[in-house]
Amino acid sequence: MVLATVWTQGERAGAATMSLKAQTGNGHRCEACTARAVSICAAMHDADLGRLSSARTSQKIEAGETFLNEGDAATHFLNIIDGSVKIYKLMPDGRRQITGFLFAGDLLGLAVNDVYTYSAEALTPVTVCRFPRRQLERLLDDFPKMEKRLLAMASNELAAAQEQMMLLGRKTAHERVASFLLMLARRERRFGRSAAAVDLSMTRTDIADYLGLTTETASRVFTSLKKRGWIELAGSKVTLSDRDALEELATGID
Amino acid sequence: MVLATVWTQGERAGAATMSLKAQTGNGHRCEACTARAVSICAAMHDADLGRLSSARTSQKIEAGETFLNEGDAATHFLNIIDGSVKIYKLMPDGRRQITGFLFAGDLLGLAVNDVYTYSAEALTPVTVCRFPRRQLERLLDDFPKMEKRLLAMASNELAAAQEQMMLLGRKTAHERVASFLLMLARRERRFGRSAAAVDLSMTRTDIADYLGLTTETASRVFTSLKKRGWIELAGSKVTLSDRDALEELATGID
DNA sequence: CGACGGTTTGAGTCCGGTCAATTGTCGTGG
DNA sequence: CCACGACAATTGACCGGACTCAAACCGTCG
Repeated sequence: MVLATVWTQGERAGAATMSLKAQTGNGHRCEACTARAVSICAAMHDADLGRLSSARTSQKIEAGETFLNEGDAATHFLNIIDGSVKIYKLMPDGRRQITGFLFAGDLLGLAVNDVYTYSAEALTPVTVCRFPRRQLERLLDDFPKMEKRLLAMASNELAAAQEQMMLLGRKTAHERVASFLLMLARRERRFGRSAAAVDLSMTRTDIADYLGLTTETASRVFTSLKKRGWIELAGSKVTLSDRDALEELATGID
Repeated sequence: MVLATVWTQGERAGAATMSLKAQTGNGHRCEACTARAVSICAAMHDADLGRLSSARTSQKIEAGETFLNEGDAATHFLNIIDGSVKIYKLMPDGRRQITGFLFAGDLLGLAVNDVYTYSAEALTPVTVCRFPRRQLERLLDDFPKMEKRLLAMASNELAAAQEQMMLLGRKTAHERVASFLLMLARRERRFGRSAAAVDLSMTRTDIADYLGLTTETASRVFTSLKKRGWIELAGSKVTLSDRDALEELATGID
């Protein structure tokens, strides 16, 4: 049974977050939840009237730590409060595919048959809220709007996943890197930060594993783009000097 | 805002379909809806009490016809009653990535910002139910269980999409084809049909566009697998003679 | 400083793509 | 019934972009 469906009501992450906030009121907050990392975590407070709060635990995770393993029993789901995370799948011989980078406000814990379908590792020090999955189910029963919200998010994810399939299946190494940089820039902009310089908190190996390339190829492409004057590299920051050129490259307009 | 979350309560497509049926009762049916192609379409009947039925139209689509275009205004969503469909994305220069094959019972109409994110073309003659998206929204308000169902489907889709990313990003041509054949076999089994011989209703080009390969490579791999005695090709039917070997190949246990 | 992890760069190889020709499979109409 | 055309599938020869293996180059931190 395939769901290639569902729709999203033209939402932007920021706007949706706002509406959820409005819906759930502005009551007390989890002290771990910042204004930016909201959604479920914030909704939880007003929803459960303290009933669930005992079960919800905030947790610190250090950089490099794997805090979720593909195949493990999926007991909890997590809301990232702060920091960045990579989620990935492994093959027996060690080949790795990173299926996404997650940041503050993102949720994780996707499971099928009560088993996590991917592993998660902290890129930076991370703070998360952990919820027992069973309790989320109850919460969703009480708050259908929240379920709508999750459905909308899932739809967006699905669309993004299909975009990534296009990238992995059909784009060249140069096109992949350009697409990746623009994706990061768009994310920056969505959070109100200047899209001029984006932060590459992940390593070249991580980027490669996300784009279906090798570290060496990823590196070569970066220097190639630098030589063309389309990007500038300074430490972990990248400046998109010629966004138009990158856009053309990413979309395949040679 | 990323949703790598949500969960699915260990559902199988068949079982879930059943439960939805039970929930919505066994009242009157859309004459276009067969027992197999249910979910939304069936639910619609008991849900709207005739209120929406005027807007729902069943439609025949002939093989090869493109009935949904990426970028078009997303006014409707569709439930496939019968036949098979491919959904795909195109690049300006014509490169194509098929992001999924859909069959009876599947839904489509995923949109972001009120625009379809992919195109859809019929592989065989297809019958669909068309619903205005606005009315589905209303329906979901009345039937939160249905929303749960959609969320579960979306989660499954998300997991499948990540599996596909692994395939596209990291697997060899042989591994991709083996994975594809096993996926088809699993689908057959899920619908109660014998998993011995699976039907390849799609062309080599379609398969290649789904697996991120060229037609030639796909063809070569098929003959290679045939020579090893792992599969047998007869018309549009493939027999998986050595499922274990295929399984090892697909998972990367060389 | 030297050690260590990440990054860059180089040289050579190979898997899968490209181009091209052939074979196979229908459906159609004389 | 067969000839024909159209299109899908196969096969072959060759090529090239990305991978592999390897070395050098950083920046950071003890």
